[in-house]
Amino acid sequence: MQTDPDFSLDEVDRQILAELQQDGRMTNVELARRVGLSAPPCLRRVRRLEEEGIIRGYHAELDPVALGYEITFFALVGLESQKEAVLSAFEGMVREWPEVRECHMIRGGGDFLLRLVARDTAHENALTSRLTAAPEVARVQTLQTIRTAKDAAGVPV
Amino acid sequence: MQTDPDFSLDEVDRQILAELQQDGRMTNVELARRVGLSAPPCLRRVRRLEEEGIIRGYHAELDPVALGYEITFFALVGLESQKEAVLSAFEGMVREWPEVRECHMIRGGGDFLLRLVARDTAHENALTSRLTAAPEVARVQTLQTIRTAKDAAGVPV
DNA sequence: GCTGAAAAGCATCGCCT
DNA sequence: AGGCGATGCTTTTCAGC
Repeated sequence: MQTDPDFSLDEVDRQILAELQQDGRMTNVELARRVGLSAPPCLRRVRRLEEEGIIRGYHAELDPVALGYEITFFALVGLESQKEAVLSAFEGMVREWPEVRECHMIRGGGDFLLRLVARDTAHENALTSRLTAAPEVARVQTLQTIRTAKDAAGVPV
Repeated sequence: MQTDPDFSLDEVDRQILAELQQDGRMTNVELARRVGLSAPPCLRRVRRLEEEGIIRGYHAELDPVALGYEITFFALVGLESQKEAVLSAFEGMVREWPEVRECHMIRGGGDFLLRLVARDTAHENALTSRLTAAPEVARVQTLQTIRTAKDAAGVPV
């Protein structure tokens, strides 16, 4: 399950990855047909890509609004300190918040960029307050999404 | 394929969504076992969730590094104008850039938050330059990701 | 809306090239 | 490495509750 830097992907592997990124539930028979292989070697390649960790998993993409999350927003959070213990503690905290979907440490010292979901503006405000009130948090700037022109999970293949 | 606001999800539906968000290739038999149904009604529910647009699709999650994308970064882009034609033109442009994975318009006027991937720092600099040089772009602030503590696609279920 | 059986299709294995 | 054929599951439909 570890990415092997010595492992090289050929053109067929890349085609397989592109197809499965677009439709993760495609049957192996259909996938094999598209990449021009018979089913067994195609399945062997998929299994190898999974074992190498190049395919990390398969996920259904759900509609946030249908699940009650009307709002997606981002937060730029600055901490009081750049000590590793403080940074790790903050990361550990937001990892436990289900509404925090992503947490990226930003170059420049003690800053994080978070992506969050909220049911409504009251929920969003509550989350922002909880962030502001959290230990070692110096400042919180929220970036509210008005509309999303592109939202492609994954990477170009 | 449209989300119906009148459509309500019961507890079993939510369980199905949670399971498929976590493992999108789970067999219907296994899914049915986990939610306490036999296979046919479970499959009918999944089909309905797909038709309602609550399940938008299924995707393999790929390792960006294995595909040659070492860097994920964000860019805050400010435009010269808030005219709708200018905003749409910018969105149309970045939609065509494969390295731009997300483009969100931010409340406050003429700003966008982009998530991008790059093969290396040279590629990242080239992308930033292309953004800066694009029509109607007033300013670009890049937020480079040092490390990612959490990266959960999807929503809490 | 669920169950259970049955047909068709798929995943997967061993062996061969 | 890829392909062929066989086997056991899975999916999917359909009748009946």
